[in-house]
Amino acid sequence: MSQGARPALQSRSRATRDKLVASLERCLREKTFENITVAEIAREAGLAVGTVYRRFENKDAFIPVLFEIYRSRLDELHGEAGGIEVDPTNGLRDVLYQIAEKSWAFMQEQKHIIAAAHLYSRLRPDLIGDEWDDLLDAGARGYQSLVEAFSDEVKRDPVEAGQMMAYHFNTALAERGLYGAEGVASRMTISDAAFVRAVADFAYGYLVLETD
Amino acid sequence: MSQGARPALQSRSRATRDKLVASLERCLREKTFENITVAEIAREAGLAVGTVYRRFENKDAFIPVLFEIYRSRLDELHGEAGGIEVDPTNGLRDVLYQIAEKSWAFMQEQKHIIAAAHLYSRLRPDLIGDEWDDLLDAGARGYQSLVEAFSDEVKRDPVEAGQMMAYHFNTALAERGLYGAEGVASRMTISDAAFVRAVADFAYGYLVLETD
Amino acid sequence: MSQGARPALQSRSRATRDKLVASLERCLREKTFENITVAEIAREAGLAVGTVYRRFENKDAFIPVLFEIYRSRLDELHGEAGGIEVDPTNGLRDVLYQIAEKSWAFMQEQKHIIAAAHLYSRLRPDLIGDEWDDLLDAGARGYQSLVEAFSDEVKRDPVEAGQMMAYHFNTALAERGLYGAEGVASRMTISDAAFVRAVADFAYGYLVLETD
Amino acid sequence: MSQGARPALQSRSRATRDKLVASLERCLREKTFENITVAEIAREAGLAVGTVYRRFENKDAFIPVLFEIYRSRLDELHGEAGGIEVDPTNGLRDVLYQIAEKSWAFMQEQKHIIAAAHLYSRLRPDLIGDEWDDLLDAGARGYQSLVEAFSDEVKRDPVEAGQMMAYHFNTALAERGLYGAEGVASRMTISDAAFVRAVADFAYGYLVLETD
DNA sequence: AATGAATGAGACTTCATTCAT
DNA sequence: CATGAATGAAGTCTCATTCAT
Repeated sequence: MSQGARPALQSRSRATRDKLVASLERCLREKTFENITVAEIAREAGLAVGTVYRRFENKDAFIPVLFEIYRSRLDELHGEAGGIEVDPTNGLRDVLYQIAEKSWAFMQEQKHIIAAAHLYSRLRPDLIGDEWDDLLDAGARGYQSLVEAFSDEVKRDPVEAGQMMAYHFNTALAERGLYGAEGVASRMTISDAAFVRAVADFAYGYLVLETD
Repeated sequence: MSQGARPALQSRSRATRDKLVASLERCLREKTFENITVAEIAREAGLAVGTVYRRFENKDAFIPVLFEIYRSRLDELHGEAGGIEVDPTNGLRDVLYQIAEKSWAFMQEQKHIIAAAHLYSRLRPDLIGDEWDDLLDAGARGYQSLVEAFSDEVKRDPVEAGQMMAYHFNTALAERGLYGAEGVASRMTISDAAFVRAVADFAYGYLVLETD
Repeated sequence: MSQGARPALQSRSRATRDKLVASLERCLREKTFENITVAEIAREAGLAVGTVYRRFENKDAFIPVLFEIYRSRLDELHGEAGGIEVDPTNGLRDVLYQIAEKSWAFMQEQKHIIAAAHLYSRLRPDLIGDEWDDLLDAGARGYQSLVEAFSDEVKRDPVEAGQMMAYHFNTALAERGLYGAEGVASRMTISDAAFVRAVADFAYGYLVLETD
Repeated sequence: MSQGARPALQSRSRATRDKLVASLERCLREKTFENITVAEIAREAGLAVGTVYRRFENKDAFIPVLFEIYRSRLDELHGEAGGIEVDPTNGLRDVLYQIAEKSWAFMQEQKHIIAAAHLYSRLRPDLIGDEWDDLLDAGARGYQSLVEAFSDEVKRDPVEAGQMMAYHFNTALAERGLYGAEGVASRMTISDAAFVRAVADFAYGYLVLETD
């Protein structure tokens, strides 16, 4: 197994590809990519195994699709502005709450796809391409703009702060959001709401506190 | 494949089991548990396949071993006190730095075993047992004590704070520490040292800032 | 897969068929018929897979085409006379040299097609038809005429001699000519020229020596 | 599919290997190697598919076995002397008859294995190794000795003659012997006996006739 | 007539697990 | 107890052939 999705220019091909992508997404709700067989993807899509291989060179060629789906979902979240839309009226702390809450909601909805993307960015980094990098860069830039919009309050270098914020919201929300009961968060007793607020507060404190 | 390691009371059996555990750990440095075959574990241990099945009911029975190893490594880090040993002389912020740095160093050393434990706590939560829960609880309790030791500075409920701190140091350090170049941290430009400090600052801000 | 090429009476069809035959010949230069896919034949011909099946009932229907090509190439070698043209001035031995040399040169040029014809005459004798028999008979008759033209020197029954000569030139030249480095000839150290001469000498000796 | 038979040192392994080799030989009587499936080899040997792969890395690893079998059969023909045993009493021509006849008989008996060896020496020369070269060299040396034993009659350089004789007996007898009804010999009307004699006569004439 | 997407049987291979020695 | 040969279910992938457009 290695690289390579096949071009699908014709409309029927395109439809087939879409069916397969949708099928994969459905399958991912129930099991890990590793545990999904090509035959299952085909069956769930209402197609034959051979048809899968006409669109995707091999099973691994589906991995980049995970990121493709993730990306398109994220684009919906971000809207035209290119970042999560927030109301700045009540200041930085409130903006961070809004971001944390929206991100949290998004994560809950797209759990299975985000989890798969995270997992395979680690398991098969070779198969991902620039999509992932672009996603991460865009995220960091988004936070950087935010930080710059509140430059009077923020005591950090905007570039570093942008990266750290992106990193923090990603990792902090992802662990509990994606793996909740199973992962590191499994023994936490505080509510989702309090948790999300706390996550935002970590970020706020980091931004506004004087550095040594 | 399902559960169940077999008791190994006799000394020869014990030695066999130890060989297998060590073998597994060595194998994990090179590949994922999923991609390690029982035959490989046996070969690396200098034993026959059949012998493996005398000690472990099936391949899955090795998964709890991951946590067992993790636990024993962690015990070394914590020492007798039951928590990371720190010098409180220079105040809370400095204590957090010390913790972040020691945890970071530990993570670097035990990368492969921690990564495997994290991965399988998600992939096969059914196979873990209490070991994991105990680990997490102990962690949270440790941070809670710390917080209580600085109760004058800290503005948070100690229980919640203990849990959030444990969660934060775990997730924030793990992502970059374990998956660095592949994961969410892959596009960060700041140095390890600055990163570790920033992680501690997130925690400090969270603890000392007035809640709304 | 079984038999049957479809009639192609119309001119467009004829053109399609010719394209496919040429395509097959090109493909054969690079791989065995077994390893050539119908899709490759189509692509190389600039046609769609379905179009192939309009002209050829199935993949096997291409096998007789091998012989068709072989036949047409042979016709070019033989010219109008129906046999290889030789200059009889210098006697039988020299004539045999000329034949060996021309046959050898021909074989070198048409290697891939002759090799395929030989291979499939063995692998799928059921799919060949009379073409092959006609070819062989014509060959034997040609050599018989030659033998008769030198009846004073030749000590053999002309019919037997014709068959044996055809057989000998075919097999002796083919092995080294077609499979050179891989086959039975792979360890021979003598030059092509000496080899071809030796092959002719085998024939000469057979013809002129008194039978017991 | 590529190289690699696995070592089989233990007696049970050895027995398994032998079963598989015997099974392959039986299968080869009915179809080409390409058309024999691994499952068939296993079934015919009374073993499971997986067992095949414990002894042979992949299907291709069976190809060298063809030569191994061929070689062992040939050793039986040659006996201790290292060459076909003949009675020199009646001179060179008679010796050649004896050789032709014994070789012919051998070929008839071992048809399927020799045919497979010939076929795969061409189709997959990469998979053969030195066995084949050794076989060919030994053959040429054997004929060279023979030629030298009759040096008064023979007009050829012994090395060249050895090679040409080996080549001639191989190719001339193989074509009719192995592929008789299907190949180039299919239209011959002379009897086997006459044919074999003629083949010997080709060799005799070549050896004793004055070169130009 | 041509097209090329879709089909699905069947081939190869892996590997967790069993069991005779 | 240890061994490692044997097992066979299950997965990936290929490709000749069909058929709707």
